[in-house]
Amino acid sequence: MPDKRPHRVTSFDVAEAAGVSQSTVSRALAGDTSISEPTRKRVIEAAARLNYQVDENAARLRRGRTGTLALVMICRPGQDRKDLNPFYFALLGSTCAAASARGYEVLVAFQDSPENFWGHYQERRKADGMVVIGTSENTAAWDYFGKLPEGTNWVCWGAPSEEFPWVRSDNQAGAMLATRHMLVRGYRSIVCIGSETSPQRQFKERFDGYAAAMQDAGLEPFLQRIERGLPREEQGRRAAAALIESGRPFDGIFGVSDEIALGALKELTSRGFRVPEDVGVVGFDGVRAGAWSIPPLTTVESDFEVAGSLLVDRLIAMIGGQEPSSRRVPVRLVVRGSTRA
Amino acid sequence: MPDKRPHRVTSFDVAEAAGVSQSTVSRALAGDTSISEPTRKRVIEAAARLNYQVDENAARLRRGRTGTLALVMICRPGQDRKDLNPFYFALLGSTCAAASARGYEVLVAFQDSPENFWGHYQERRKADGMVVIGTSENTAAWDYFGKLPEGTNWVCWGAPSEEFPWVRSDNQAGAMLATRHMLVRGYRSIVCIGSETSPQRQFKERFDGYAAAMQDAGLEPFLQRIERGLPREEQGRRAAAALIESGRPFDGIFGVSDEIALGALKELTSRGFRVPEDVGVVGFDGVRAGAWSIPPLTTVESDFEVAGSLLVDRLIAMIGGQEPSSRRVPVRLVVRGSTRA
DNA sequence: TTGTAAGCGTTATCAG
DNA sequence: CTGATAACGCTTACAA
Repeated sequence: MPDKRPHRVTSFDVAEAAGVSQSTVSRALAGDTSISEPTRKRVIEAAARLNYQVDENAARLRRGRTGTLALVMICRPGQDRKDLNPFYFALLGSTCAAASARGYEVLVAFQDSPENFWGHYQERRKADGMVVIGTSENTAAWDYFGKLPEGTNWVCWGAPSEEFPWVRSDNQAGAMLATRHMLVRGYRSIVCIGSETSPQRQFKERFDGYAAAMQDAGLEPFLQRIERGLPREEQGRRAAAALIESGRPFDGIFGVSDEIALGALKELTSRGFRVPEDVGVVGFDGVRAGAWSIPPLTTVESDFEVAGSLLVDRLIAMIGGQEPSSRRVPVRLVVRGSTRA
Repeated sequence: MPDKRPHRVTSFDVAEAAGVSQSTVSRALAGDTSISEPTRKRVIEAAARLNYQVDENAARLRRGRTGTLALVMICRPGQDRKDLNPFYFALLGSTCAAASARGYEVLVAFQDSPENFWGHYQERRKADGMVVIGTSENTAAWDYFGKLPEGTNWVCWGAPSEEFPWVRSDNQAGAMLATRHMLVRGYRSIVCIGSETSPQRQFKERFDGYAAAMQDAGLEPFLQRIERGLPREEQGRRAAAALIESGRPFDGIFGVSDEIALGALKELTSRGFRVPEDVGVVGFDGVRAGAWSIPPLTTVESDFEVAGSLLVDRLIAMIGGQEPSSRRVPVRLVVRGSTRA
């Protein structure tokens, strides 16, 4: 069956050049300990000389494992990819890095709607498992991934359901950190802008953390709800406007995401409130834009490097049938200019 | 040779279930036109019933092509991945999307230093070609990729050398756009903050575009050089400070990157200059943070979706031995508040 | 239009 | 410690 294809250096060629059998080449290069050092050396030299590289497809076909993890990024349907929350991109990067550190490659796919939802990486032997990262807003996507066959190895970030194999920030601890920081700096009437019903589980967890910290301090928590379906910044802006117009006294705002907090910040300053003197503002996420706002936004930041590692570790543990590791990513407070000293 | 592995549904099983030969299954599923519709239907149904999925490794081994593109992101050594220019992340996303639209998968790797530089995707049959995206600052990386063997299919973004198979923004046109915009808005003494010697080729091209537009208007271009090795924002800030202290009169600043422009903007406002009334400021890149500065930054934005498509198209053309397509990505002016109406 | 059979380039088992 | 040799599961040339 003489297919016409470009010649390729195979382990057979190396075997010939090194004067050994082809299986010895395979073993020598794979680091099998049963090969004597002199032989291994000869093989390695021959391989280098011929510029030989293993054909991964053949190796995988034979081995049955791929050494690859799939990474599915779920976007909002039709969304401009530039408007994806930058944290997700950072997470993508740290996940790739963590996978690489553990000897895995990463196959990346962006998916946004039913036409392109696809998660059969294992069945196709394209990957040994899957990391799914996405906003909980895309409910169709989570429906899809929630129904993948038994035996699918996967972990996710941003899942709306407790049933999923999630990893997420320690949202409650972060929100308590943020709220206590404001209390220490002398703010008392602190309002939370957010939601307890959003599919974004973390919004609820952040509200809970805020509420707990308020109650610990003997203060009444208050939630100013965002409107659904708007861009986050606009949600923050409108919620702040509504709060102001409601006449409710307040001197602090905890936004459940940076973009919401930035929207609120903009509304406040445009209405003549002085931040941080009259009102303190704190966000959550640590997006880049927060460092550029005026004043720069005090916020709570997840350690996205740890997040990537945790996702990968859990997934690899699942693939190997081992006990999974932690699923909560630590957070830290980043104090900037939107809360007074 | 009965290896112990979990059972797998193969095309043979489907063949049996559908009452046809195994090669018919392959052809039917691959959409071969020689298969009759009734047969195809039987096969597809059997496949669905058995939950069959092709083993990509076997398919690739046989075909010799992988249907995969590698995407190497070059970072600064040891750099926090969050501080990667967001444009690169957007480009990563649009490249994945473009590849996917053309039937390719994308294998992503982040590389930052000689220990992990690796570009032998073709030899290992992991991919048919490679997109390399990175800052020209990492010269070690470009040295490495420039020396890959003859026959390597690759394209790149951010290359410092004209010899490389680059795709880049139409920097000169963009800079002319920015400069003419300032001229039209009545600014006259426009200074460019940047460099003509940086390994970042685009900085030179942007300066050239600026200079050309100034000369067209009968004005003298002037370059305020940035100091090497600092973060971009700091470079912009210091250059602006130096410019002010030099006593040279100016009423406009064109920064060769948004981060440089934002640094300059901060320095100006902190010294009491009013932007855009006293001084106009324009950047280049369209980073997210520019929309949040006060005033928001007028800038030139590359169409990163087109950029991703161009990279992928060129690469696929190279793989197929065809005539390559365009290598310049169009840009557009985004007018915001840092230039007067 | 379909079946038969030859590989693709490895890894893993079994003998020696 | 090393060499034969049998898979791995598919695609494709060739024959019918």
